[in-house]
Amino acid sequence: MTKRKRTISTVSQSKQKETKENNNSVEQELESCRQFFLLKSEPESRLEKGVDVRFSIQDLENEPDQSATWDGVRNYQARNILKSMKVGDLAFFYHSNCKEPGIVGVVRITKEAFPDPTQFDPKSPYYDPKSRKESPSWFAVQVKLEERWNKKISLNQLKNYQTKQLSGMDLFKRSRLSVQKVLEYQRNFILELLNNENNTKTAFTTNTTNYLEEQKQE
DNA sequence: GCCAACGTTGGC
DNA sequence: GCCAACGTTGGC
Repeated sequence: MTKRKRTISTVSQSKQKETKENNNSVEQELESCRQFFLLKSEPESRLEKGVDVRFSIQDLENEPDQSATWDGVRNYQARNILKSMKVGDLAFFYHSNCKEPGIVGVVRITKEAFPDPTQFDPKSPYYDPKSRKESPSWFAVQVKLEERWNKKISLNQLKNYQTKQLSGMDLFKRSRLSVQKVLEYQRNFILELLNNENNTKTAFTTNTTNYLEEQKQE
């Protein structure tokens, strides 16, 4: 991914060329992430069948290649949304069941749905004895850390827009769903919130927000 | 730790 | 296919 900031003014021919290249890279970037999701994970240690199910964004960052299998999804709606994910799609990383729930970063889907190995592992808290290898019940995707934000966007903060800019968001409407689809207007608004209110500038969101701002001007 | 909301199970 | 009972999620 190109993380260069886009230039706005065009003076010389070469500058113009550079701008065009930057435009292309951002457009390609947005083209390659047609869908946006929200993935919930618990950042605080909690035992389930004797196993700690904690997985924070820090834990993801600590993984080799900052990459992990998103397993343990045991809800049919959530599973179906997982199965709709494509390589290159992005998702908000949401911390749930903790002191201050909220979005703490962005991950990228690097491998599309494959049978979740934990369903066949009797030692896993997600073991499902009913599931057959020939016809697996549950699926996982591979995710890679895209951005860890300096500041989280808390659920409390998001709730301020529950009936306005973020109306219809599954986070409020279907609060128990651990894998959610995020619509384009919701994604755009949340990224604007990140840049404006939290004053957090990171490569991905800066690119996206610049793109959005220029889109508005056009 | 409580409990509302909501998903799942299973008898009929 | 209905729905009561039960289990789980996750904010507070």
